[in-house]
Amino acid sequence: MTPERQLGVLTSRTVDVISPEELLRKLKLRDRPLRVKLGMDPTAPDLHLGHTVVLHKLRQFQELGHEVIFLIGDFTGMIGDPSGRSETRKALTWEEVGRNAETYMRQIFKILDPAKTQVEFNSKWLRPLTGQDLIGLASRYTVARMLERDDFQKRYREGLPISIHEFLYPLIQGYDSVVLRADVELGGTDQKFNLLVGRELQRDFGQEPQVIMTVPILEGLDGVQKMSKSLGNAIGIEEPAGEIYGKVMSIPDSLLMRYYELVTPLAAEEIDKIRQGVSQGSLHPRDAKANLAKVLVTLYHGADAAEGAAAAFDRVFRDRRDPEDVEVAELQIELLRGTSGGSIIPSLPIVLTASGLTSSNSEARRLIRQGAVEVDGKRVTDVDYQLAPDREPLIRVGKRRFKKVRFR
RNA sequence: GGGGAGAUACCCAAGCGGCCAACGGGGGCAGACUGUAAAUCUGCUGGCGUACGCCUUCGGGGGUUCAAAUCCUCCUCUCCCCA
Repeated sequence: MTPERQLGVLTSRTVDVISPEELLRKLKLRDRPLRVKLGMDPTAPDLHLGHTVVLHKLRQFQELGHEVIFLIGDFTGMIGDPSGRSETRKALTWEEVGRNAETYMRQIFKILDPAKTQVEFNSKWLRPLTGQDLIGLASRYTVARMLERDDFQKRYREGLPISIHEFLYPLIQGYDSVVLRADVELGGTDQKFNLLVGRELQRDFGQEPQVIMTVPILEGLDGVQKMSKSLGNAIGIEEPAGEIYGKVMSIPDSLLMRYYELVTPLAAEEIDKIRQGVSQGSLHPRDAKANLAKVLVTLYHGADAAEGAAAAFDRVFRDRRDPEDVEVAELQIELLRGTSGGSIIPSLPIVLTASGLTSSNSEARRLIRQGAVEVDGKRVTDVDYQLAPDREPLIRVGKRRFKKVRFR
């Protein structure tokens, strides 16, 4: 592919490219593949769709023959990247970081080509740094420049705390680029500042500065906030097929095409076709979403799992029938507290909590009163409702929580 | 180093001796309506108990009081101004 065509593919669906001219020049002049860096701090145990936006972009680089360096920030993870945060991020322990790094390795190769990926850990060169080295690095940047960064500026203005070590983070990330001699570095838009620091430092160290590219931050299930596990709006790529399918079905329509573009490997033409179908009314948004769900489940669990998830979903939510594979909670009847009135008949709230459908008896009672609980397809609003111990009732809480209860 | 302000439930934020499990908003959950979409309306949102009730919670420890989120004291943390 010509450098010009490559440039077109690579810069699509990005936010910033600094700069396209430099990228084109690098694509042209080099007789070797570009070294494309992506750093990720192993701060959370699992990756979610939000993380995959940039991975898909990396995949494109790989397909064009470039070399990807996946940098696991096992050292920086302990500092905690303050990017995009309104408060100091808590630092992780060495053990946590190590554990998370392992799961990352497994998960990124659902998207990246292992043969064209070089994995590095930045503790390799960061741990040996001496205090003197660090001070030397710190001397290359000023406080005023550091405060240019949005989130620092905001916190500074609002009187929120900024710890000194947070200033070190961008420097160290930039230093990684120097060590790795990166030609290009990718990141989410919230990484822009850090990526730019990498450019500066490379120049300072006499290297040709890296091109930086940022990709959009993916919104989570709520459609507004960025996808993040701690906000509870994430779709983890290792979640069960049914979970992924269901969660995708629950995203707001406004996010539909964005998800297609950012987190599927589909070609641009194919996505355009779907977009047109939806906007012209020939494709119902629901069906477009179901297709999206299938594509994603296929990517992470395979085609069979996707078919299964779609069938199970339709059965319960379209045809309104009982789910087929319901988890069974076995409860030992003597162990259920509060079996009322001297009898051993278990009352509903106790069973809900014991089976894990609710987290407390109070919550169970609340939900029952609100009409959220069904036993064998019949709504139960009586808090004192008692279950017949010789049956195996199918209990539903809210829209999506099901369990079959077996008494022993 | 000196002076001032502050820390309340998931978040913001009221309360400043009993009527406080703690106003209000956001978020979340649930119900109605739907396409597990959006918008809208309604309810709920510490735990245990059928309930009058009980227990734990207002940065942490100690104290005053019949009674403390509210008063005193020490500690921890944060911000602002001056140096």
